[in-house]
Amino acid sequence: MSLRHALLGLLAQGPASGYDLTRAFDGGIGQYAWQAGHSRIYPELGKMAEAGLVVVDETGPRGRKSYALTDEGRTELRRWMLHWPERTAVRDETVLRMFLVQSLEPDDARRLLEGIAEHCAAELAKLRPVMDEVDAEHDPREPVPFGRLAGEYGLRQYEAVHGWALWSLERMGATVPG
Amino acid sequence: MSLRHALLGLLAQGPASGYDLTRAFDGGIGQYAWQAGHSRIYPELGKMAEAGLVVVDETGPRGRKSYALTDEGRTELRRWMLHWPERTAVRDETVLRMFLVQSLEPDDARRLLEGIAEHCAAELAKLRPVMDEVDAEHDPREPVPFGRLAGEYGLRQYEAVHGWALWSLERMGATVPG
DNA sequence: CCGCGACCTGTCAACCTGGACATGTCCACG
DNA sequence: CGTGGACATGTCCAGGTTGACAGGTCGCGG
Repeated sequence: MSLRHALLGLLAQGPASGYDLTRAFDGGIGQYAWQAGHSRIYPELGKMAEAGLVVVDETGPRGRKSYALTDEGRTELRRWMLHWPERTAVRDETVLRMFLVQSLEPDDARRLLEGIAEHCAAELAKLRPVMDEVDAEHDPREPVPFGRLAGEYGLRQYEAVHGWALWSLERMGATVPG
Repeated sequence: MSLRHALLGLLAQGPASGYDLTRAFDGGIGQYAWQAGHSRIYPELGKMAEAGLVVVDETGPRGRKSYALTDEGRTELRRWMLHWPERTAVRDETVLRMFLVQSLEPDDARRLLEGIAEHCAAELAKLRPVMDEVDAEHDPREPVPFGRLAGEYGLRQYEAVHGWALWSLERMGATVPG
C-alpha cells in the first residue's frame, strides 16, 4: 500500500488538493517511482482522512479540498521511511527489457542498445541544464530544495544506464564484429 | 501485461517448467525488474499455450511440464522488445523512498542516506566478485553469457545509488554541519 | 456575455495481483 | 524402509489498479 505513503510524502511538502497530487504524479515521481491516477488518489485521500492521517485544511472554489498532514500522518510517514522491509515491490518494464536484451538476436540487441544509449543521452541533455539552474539559483546556506535530490537521482540513473548500454555494445561487438 | 513478456524472455534461454520460472523470479529479475509468484505463472503459461506462444515441450516426473517458445512466441517477444511505448509501467518502492527523503527531518534523512550507502556498498561487495568470476571463466570469443548484461546493470545501478547517497549527504551536510 | 479550456471531484466495472490454501511426488540419507 | 525436504502444479479470494463514465465550476479571451 505504497500509494498512501507517496501521498503522505507529497503532502509533507505542504497542503495540496487531489488535483494537485494527480498532477504531481504526472511528473518525475510518476515517471521513476510510482504511478497513480486521480481515480485512486481521491478515494485514498478519503480513507486517509478517515484514518486521521490527513485533514481537509481548507476548501476553495470549484469544490477544491486542500489536504494537510496531521501529526499522526507525519509519524506514519517517518515510520515507513525508516523501516525498510527485506524485499520491496518492484515492477519496472524498462528494466525488464534490459534484463531480456540477450534474448534477442545480436543485431536486434545492438540496435536496441543503441536506441537506449541515444535516449539516455537525450534525457541527460534535457535534465542537466534544469539541475544546473536549480543549483545556480539556490543559496547554499538554505536547505536543499525539495526535489533536488530526486532530480540528481534521475540524472545519475540515466548516466548509469547510458554507461551500461555503451559497455554492453562494446562487449557484444567483441563477439560479432561488424 | 508484462508478465507474459518476462516469461517469453526467460523461455528464450531454453525450455523451462513453471517451477523453474518461479525460481528465476526469486533471483535478479525479480529483485530488479519484475516480480511474480507461481500462482500467476502457472495460469499465465496456460493462457500462453492456448494463444500458441509456447508449447509443452516435454513432461517429466512429478507432473513436470517443460514449456518451449514457438516461432510465434519468439516473434511476439521481439515485437515487444523493439517497440517501446512512450510511457512504461514503473512501480518501485525503493525509488519512491528516495524521492521522499526530503520529507524527513534532516537528522532522519541523513541516517536513512547513510543506511542506503552502506547497503549499496554491501551489495556491491557481494556482486562484484561474482561478475569477475563470470568474466574470468568466459572465453571472449563466445557470446556474452546470458545474464551478464543484467548483472552489469545491477552493478552499475548500485554504484549509481551509492554515489547519489554520498552526494546527497554531502549536500545536506553543508546545510546543517555536525 | 458566451464559450472553451483548465480546474476539480467523484464512481464503477473489469481486470490484475499476492498470499493462503490445497495436493501430491520423487529421492537421498539415515 | 521411512521420512523430510525439495520438486511440482494448481485454485481461490480479498484487495489493489486502470480506464471509462459522469458531472459540475471558474476565468479569460474574443
